[in-house]
Amino acid sequence: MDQVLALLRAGGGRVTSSRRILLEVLFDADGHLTAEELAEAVQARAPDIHLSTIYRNLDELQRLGVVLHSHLGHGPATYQLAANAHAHFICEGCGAVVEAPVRLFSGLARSVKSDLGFVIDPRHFAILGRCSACAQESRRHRP
Amino acid sequence: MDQVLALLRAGGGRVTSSRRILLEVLFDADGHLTAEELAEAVQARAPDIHLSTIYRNLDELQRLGVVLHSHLGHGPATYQLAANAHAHFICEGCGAVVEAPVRLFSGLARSVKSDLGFVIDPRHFAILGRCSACAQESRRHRP
DNA sequence: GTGCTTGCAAACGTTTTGCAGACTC
DNA sequence: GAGTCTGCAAAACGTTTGCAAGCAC
Repeated sequence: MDQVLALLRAGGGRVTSSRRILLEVLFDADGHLTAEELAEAVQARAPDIHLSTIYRNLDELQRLGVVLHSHLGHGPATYQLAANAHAHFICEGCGAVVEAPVRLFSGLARSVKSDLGFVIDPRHFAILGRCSACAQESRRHRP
Repeated sequence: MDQVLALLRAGGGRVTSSRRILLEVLFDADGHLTAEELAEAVQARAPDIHLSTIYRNLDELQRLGVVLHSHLGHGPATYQLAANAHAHFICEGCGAVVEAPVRLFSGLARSVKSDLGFVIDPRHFAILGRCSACAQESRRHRP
């Protein structure tokens, strides 16, 4: 947290209360928060902080590599600390978000690298599919 | 193509010229077309067909399982015939779209299934990363 | 004091929707 | 003729931006 503030200052940025509070919220949260949810949490402590400020601060924190966002399914993006980053699977049946360690992707990463020369970043977009409950469900309907 | 029209009728739907033309465009295209691009191609043959009609028809064709859409990076969704579906990798450096056979995901699919019980569909969201050119580029900057 | 940050309102790009008329079957 | 489909305009949604005032340094 203090490291992040120092990083901000090092880049010519200022430490403002909106940034401090946003970082506190991010450190407390478990990831998967949308900009709107973050704004709500921040506004619980400082009601005048505007949603657009949240977006601008999230952008800045992403530029610094502190935060990253992922697209889980179709809705708004969710933001999380880069240090806590993981991959996401979203169930198209029930909308459940399943977290997965990036390690699961190492095999894919290797073959994509050798076949296509492409270096993947599995954290940015979720992979869709069906969770175990919904997969069984659809197997029952269409066996 | 005729199968699709029959499928439409079987579900109580009507075969209209906008649907016929949209399907022709989809069968001619190589995938990766946004709704706007599809509208443009359709309007080359029938200028009065509205973008919202394209969206509605694409929805219908998705409900029938004929078409699916993928989210490639941050821009608009792209649509393609389900039969031609493949996975996508998007370069965050230059925006290149790299197609990949779904087969590349079979290892990941297996371990995700056994670890998390989750059945993946890798066609719906693209995986971001860096293409070989851009990966080398950033290695040169920060080796 | 310099110049980065903020609130606000207004715009943006993509997609969805309500409605009255037009069409397929 | 019944009921689906269409064009249009307007709204919805998440996100970005221009501006003048406010704040950190």
